[in-house]
Amino acid sequence: MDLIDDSDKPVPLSQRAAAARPMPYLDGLNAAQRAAVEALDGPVLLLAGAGTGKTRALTTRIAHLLMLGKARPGQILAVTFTNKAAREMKDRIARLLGEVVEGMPWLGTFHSISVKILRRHAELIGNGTLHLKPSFTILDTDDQIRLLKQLIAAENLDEKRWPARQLAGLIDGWKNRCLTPPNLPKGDAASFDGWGGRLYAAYQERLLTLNAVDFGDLLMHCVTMFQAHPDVLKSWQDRFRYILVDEYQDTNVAQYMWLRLLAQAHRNICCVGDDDQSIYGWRGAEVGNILRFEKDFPGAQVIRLEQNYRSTPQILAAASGLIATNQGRLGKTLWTDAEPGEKVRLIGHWDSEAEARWIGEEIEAFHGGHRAAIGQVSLNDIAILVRASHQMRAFEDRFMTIGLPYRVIGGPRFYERAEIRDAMAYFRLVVSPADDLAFERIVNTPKRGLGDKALQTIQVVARQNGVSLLDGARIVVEEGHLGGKGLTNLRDFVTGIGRWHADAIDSTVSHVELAERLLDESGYTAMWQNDKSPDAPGRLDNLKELVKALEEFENLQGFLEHVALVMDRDDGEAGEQVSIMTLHAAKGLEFPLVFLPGWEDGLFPNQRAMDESGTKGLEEERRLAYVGITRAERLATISFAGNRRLYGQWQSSMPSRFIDELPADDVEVLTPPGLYGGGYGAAMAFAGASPGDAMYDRAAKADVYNSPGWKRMQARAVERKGPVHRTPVTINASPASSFTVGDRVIHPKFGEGEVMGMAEDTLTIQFEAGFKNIKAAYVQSVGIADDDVPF
DNA sequence: TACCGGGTTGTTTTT
DNA sequence: CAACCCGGTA
Repeated sequence: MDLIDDSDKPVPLSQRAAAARPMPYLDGLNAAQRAAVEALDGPVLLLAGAGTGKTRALTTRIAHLLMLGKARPGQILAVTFTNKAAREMKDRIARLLGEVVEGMPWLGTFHSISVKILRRHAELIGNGTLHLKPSFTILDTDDQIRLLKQLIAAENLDEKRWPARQLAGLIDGWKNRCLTPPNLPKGDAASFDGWGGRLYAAYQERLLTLNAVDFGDLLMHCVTMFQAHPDVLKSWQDRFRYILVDEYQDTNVAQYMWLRLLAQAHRNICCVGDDDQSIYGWRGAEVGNILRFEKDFPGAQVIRLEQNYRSTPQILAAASGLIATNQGRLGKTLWTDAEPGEKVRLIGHWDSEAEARWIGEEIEAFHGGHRAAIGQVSLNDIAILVRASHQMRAFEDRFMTIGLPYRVIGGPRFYERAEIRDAMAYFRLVVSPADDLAFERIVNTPKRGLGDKALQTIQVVARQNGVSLLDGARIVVEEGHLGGKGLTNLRDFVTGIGRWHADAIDSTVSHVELAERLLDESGYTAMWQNDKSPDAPGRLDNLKELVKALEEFENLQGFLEHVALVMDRDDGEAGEQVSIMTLHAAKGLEFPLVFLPGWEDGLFPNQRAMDESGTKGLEEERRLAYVGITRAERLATISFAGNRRLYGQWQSSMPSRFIDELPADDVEVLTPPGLYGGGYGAAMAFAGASPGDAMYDRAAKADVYNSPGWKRMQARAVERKGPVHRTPVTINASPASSFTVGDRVIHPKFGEGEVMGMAEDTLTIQFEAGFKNIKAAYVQSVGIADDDVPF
């Protein structure tokens, strides 16, 4: 742990000598990258466009610092936003230096580094009477909400009118801006119907009594502590001789203050960012931070990385054309000398299911090597990037049925699952018996016959005696405040926790063994074993995985710490899989083939983003689109669906306005499979309207499609010569020719209908629900056995 | 106290 | 169309 305390020891000879050695890691850098690596002293702003070798520059810079002996690993502060990024940087530095350097103790996320700092000064955080102890726990969102609910209830407020979630959001926002309750502006304090400031203060106090902090506190406490204790600040300033910041465009006010405090003495700070990839404004990130860097650090060197090594010229051009619409950019001109590749592909679909089907087929074709221009592609090289996580479902469903292996990245997280959180609560309580939140979570899990009434009794007794809930429970047991089965069970529970706690302190008992015994003897494992719901086995597996994860840690405390901060699971490499993730999760990643579905106005750009933040919101959405396109190395495919299910209701929408903004020369418009040959009907179907739809009527009557984008779409579709798209490899395709107009057919979802028209392999059918365009393969003549309908 | 059923509610993105 | 929360009942 204390690698850092060697900071004032002299730099070892081996490293000094290194300065004289050749520095092979500098080879192959372009001029700008090299400048970024060698400008070690003083403030540097590195504007690094997508795919320009930003991480390489950053890691090489660190390697250079070490090799020149300018700093020891413990004297370099390197901050990232995600654990993934931190891990990658560590790996790459190790590779550059041939593993000669022990880990970098201060390379990590803002949050993980803040925890390390706070643990050393916990006692400085407080309100005069209460203060933190170094063993403070870190609450996750769930705990936070539960706590706020209690506080809201304590004020006798109706939870319906004052939702805890909303308050949590407000508090988060304040902490992002480093506003403590006393510093809260009047307007903010009056939010939440006037209760905001008061509840915030109550919440902060409650956290202190619980010896707990939430995520926002990690940053805010650091900053306030630095401000209140210049001597402490000084010691950290002295320690960190060089500061590097990744993804600087995503820093919020609190992080900005944090950095400025630490950097202001020596000003050896290097911030790397790309204003065009700022996509976290909604959680408080301030693009302004990057825009005003030069003002904050006068004399800063600004270095631009503009040569892109990732994507084809077409992909780059499409992305650049799109982002050019944004105002107020710092401005970069990305270029590449890569060979021309494929144009960005654009395709519209009838609905989200058709979109998922088509993408599934495309992926199979690429994977099978059936695309000459691209060649055979591993599934690992393919990603589907969506705007909102609910879009993932259509793909999961589809891929499940066709047996296409996929992995969801950043989906429901491992550590957020109920069984894991329960188990963790057991660990927490055993490690720190005063953890009341953990106690509340698990006293009655598994069921011990301890309901609201019992819990209330315990709370009252605990409060009267000024002790933790666990101790309160102990008193309740001793004094027999409770009757019957509940009492016996509570006694067992309390003595059990006591016993396990003793084991946790006893260093001769392995923590892994303790964890296993804990889950067994408490009856928690049994609870799931007796559960006959379909997901119970999976939960047991998760518990096993959890225990296995314990092995990599010294003790339970260490593990709990890790989990609180590293909420991501390192997904096991399980063969070839297509990746599905949100655009946000995709930042920093790259894939040869990228699918970008759901480009519809309202979904992307997201309606709420526009409603809440207007032009700013729209521009952030556009940056998100930019991030999406620039993830692709060889081929990007954008798609939209005319109809999508929202809240269980089908809803039609227009193609995204971003589609209009793509430079036409770099885009190839594909005709969706199975539509009419062309003309009016095709155009309608292309936009997702069909006879009977309100949209269709509107279009027929007026000029709904008079938007520039729509016109261009039509123009492009007509320009195209012949079908660009191959016939999809539909299973069991029954030719449309086997039907005639007037046939009665049956569809698995829409039921029975009548064929009203046909084109190629698509039928227009009148169902009860209205007219639909359906591929012939998906319907059956009425009366025919439906055993080969591909559903 | 536990369980069941109905009504309500919500979906942007996350350390 | 979920999932979740609440209230009523066994």
